[in-house]
Amino acid sequence: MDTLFKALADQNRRKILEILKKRDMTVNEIRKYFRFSGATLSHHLDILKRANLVIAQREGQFIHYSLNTSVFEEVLKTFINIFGR
Amino acid sequence: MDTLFKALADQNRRKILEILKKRDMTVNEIRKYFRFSGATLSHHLDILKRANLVIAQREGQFIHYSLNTSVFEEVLKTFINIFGR
DNA sequence: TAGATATTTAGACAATTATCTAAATAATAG
DNA sequence: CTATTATTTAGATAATTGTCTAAATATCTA
Repeated sequence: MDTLFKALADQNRRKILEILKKRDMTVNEIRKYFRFSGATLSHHLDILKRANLVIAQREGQFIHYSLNTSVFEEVLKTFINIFGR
Repeated sequence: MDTLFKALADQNRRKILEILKKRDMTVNEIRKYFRFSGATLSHHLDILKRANLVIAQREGQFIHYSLNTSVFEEVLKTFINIFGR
């Protein structure tokens, strides 16, 4: 749970998620939306991966990142469960 | 948005929210659930206040903290809007 | 195999954060 | 008015985090 909320607590990481909502992308594609280095992006992606928010799949030279939508359902439930309603 | 997610990104603060879900409490009542100092608790409460997640109301000597439930609805919508579905 | 492209890992650094103790402020009770 | 209780503020410190550059690893192509 901590891993999850900490992953969401960074604006750049939330932006990555929004970007991936449109379509799967490689690291370099994602990178065009940001100013920081590839290493930094890699670090953010790692945090999102650990939080189970994205999935990485290598295809040859490239690694495709996608939203782990199944987890979003769970996240949503957890969220409602903790706080709500 | 950042203020909100950062507020939620700490386990102790989420615990505070869960505690307040049961009923409103004063700082010292909340404090019994934790090991850290009153100053630290005050700091966490401040962060939750800034994130609009709790409301503080002084009654004489005491300050009563309560969940700002109206905001939870908004938070939930925002959450669904960003990530979901 | 060598060179190019894609991505991650390692190590460093500055900014932020969670915590503490001590002191300050607010309100009540004697 | 003074002492007591409730809470916050100030200032310090250690841990965590976001970022960087440089180097390492993985894959493809010539």
